[in-house]
Amino acid sequence: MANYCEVIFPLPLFQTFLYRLPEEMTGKAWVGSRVVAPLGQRKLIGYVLEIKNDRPEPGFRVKEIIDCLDDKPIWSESFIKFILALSDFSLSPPGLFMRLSEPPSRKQKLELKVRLTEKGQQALTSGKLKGRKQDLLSLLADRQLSPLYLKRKLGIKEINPYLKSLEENGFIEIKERVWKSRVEKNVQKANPRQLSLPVRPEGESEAEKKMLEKLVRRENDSFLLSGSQKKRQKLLAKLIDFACQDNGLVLVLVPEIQRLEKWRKFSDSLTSPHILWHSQLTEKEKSENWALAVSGEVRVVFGTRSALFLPVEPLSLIIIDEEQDDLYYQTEGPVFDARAAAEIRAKIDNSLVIFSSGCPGISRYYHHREKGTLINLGEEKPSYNLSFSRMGIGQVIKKELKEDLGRQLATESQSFFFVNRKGYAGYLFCPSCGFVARCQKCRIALSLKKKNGELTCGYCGEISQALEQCPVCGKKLRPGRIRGSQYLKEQLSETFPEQAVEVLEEGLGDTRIRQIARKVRSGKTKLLVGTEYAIDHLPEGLFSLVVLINPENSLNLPDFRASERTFATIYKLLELVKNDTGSKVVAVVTGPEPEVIRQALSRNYEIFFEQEIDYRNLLNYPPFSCLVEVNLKAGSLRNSARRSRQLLEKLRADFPALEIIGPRITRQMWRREKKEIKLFLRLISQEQLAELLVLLKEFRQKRPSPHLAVRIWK
DNA sequence: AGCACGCCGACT
DNA sequence: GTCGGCGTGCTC
Repeated sequence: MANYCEVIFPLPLFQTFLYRLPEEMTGKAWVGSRVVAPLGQRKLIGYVLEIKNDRPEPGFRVKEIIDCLDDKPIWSESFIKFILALSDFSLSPPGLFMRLSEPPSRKQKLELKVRLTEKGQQALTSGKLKGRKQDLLSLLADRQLSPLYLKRKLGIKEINPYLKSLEENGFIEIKERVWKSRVEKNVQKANPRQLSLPVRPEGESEAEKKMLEKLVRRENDSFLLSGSQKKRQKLLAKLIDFACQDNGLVLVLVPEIQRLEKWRKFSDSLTSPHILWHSQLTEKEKSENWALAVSGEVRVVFGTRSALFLPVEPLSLIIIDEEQDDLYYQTEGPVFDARAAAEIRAKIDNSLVIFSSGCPGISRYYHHREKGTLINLGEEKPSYNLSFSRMGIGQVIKKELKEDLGRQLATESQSFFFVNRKGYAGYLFCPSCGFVARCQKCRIALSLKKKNGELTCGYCGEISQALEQCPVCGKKLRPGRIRGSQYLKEQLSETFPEQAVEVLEEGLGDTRIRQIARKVRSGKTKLLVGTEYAIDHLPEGLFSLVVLINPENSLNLPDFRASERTFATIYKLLELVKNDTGSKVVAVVTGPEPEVIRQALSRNYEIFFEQEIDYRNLLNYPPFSCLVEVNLKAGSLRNSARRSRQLLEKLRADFPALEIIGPRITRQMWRREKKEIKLFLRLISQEQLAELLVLLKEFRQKRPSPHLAVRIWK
């Protein structure tokens, strides 16, 4: 009786492949273990999803498995179920998720080395070969090299046809070997001892009682926790403690590595074994933590979205901190939303998901309120002093705040200036015809460096000399001002020449960012300018003055979530303010101060929510309709465009009444190699969504390599 | 994804 | 002529 198995590969494919297990390997391959198998001309590492004994009668030749790599399964059946369900929901290939989930210490690769044969040696010395083939052989004269190195060295787009023909002629030899790092130590499965009976925490509100009930009974559900950070963390600590004592495994997710700091104090005080899991751990830390996690000893994992792929025993509790953060949506590699993934995993493991945020997403807040699973712990009244200013920024600094700042600089106090425009100082425009100097390639306004009169493109980095006259009407060009971080820095430096002003924003490089963060922490830097990016990299409660420069700007972004996002940014920003009555928050606005800004500054989520939900209702946005965001990405704009046309055709044929918004080219496409096209589909009913997802899935599976990702807003 | 196969323009 | 770039279809 032969044995067969279904294998999936870490490729952008949705199908599995059937293989025969050679006799000596029957009983050595497991569901959830890895094998080496031939696929086309290649040999690849694949993951066994199913083992079956029935004799298949397929219309193709069944090949044999070459090797088994694991002596026990890595993934449990329920974990595989999770991966498949996630793939189904996100339309990303399951094999790519499996790859994210491979053990770090045993990351195995098939490595190729190219070597010259004797015949090749002769051919090289005889000099019969010409051109690139000769070049290739001479590179190999005294050493073995990898195909990738050869490809780069020779500057050829496709190296394999070369190698194939040379190998056929017998000039070279291609050797492969599996990289097997040290044999995995057999980690003892720890059987955690229950020290005492878990003390069941008491709930206060109805929803809180319901949540605790579910946790005790280990039932699946999801809850939303809102209110002040302090109150939320206190309740969460209680829950984690309970789950640990009850032998459960807890996963605490944060949107970004920096945010783990917020849990530091708690994790340090935790008596149960716990680990960190994120992409910036060293290889050593990764393998150590992995071993600990799968051993069953660990009770709590603190990590970023990648921690969801640790193949650990059933989770009893998943906490999603700062649930509104967009970083939970992964756009690179297999696309997925960690929040949705957590819910999928929780359903399979029968665990509880708790979303936590001071400013939750509007839709989530709405749905949980309707469902009765909202736990609002209440906001604490901020103690800082809030004011608005309608002067220009220069004026604000030089007049309104000068005295304040001067006084602060004399003490230990620090100030933070928040801008939502990145680094560039100004642009060049024609006052009479409105011409703006733009980058030829990117069509984005070039930024003008004041010092040397150079124009640079903020996206592609191209530098050119500033023009004197307008190329359209010949009038003299004038510099215009975008009140960006650099402009602000100049203004501050002019007013306080003896003070060092630092700018913290995206794209400075890790070392520079750490350096600035250190200077700020130590109190050396008293005046700091920063964008949204800076917020995550600064400690809480540090600044006694925070100035927001035109925070209303981001309300005008072409996004139905513009208000929600602006609110969340300001909310997060305010965590940097020192909590004492002497602290000041000043918002510089150009027009009348918008309500959203006022509510965000006074941390009034509920009032903001009520207004926002009315607006969503009026304009038929989520949660009152369902928006499906579709992203298409191919190697070139032409290809993306063709793909989008195909999709539109299919959509119009199958869903004639569907409202299609777009397609449009995304902003990022100007700087990325891959060209991206985005469109939105508005749906009214849930049934329609299911049907649409089936269509999109089919569309994607038929041609899986051009990227297609969906994001559902409902 | 990567590989074969087939088509097509452009060079030794 | 054939080399190499590119689109299409397939991989158990």
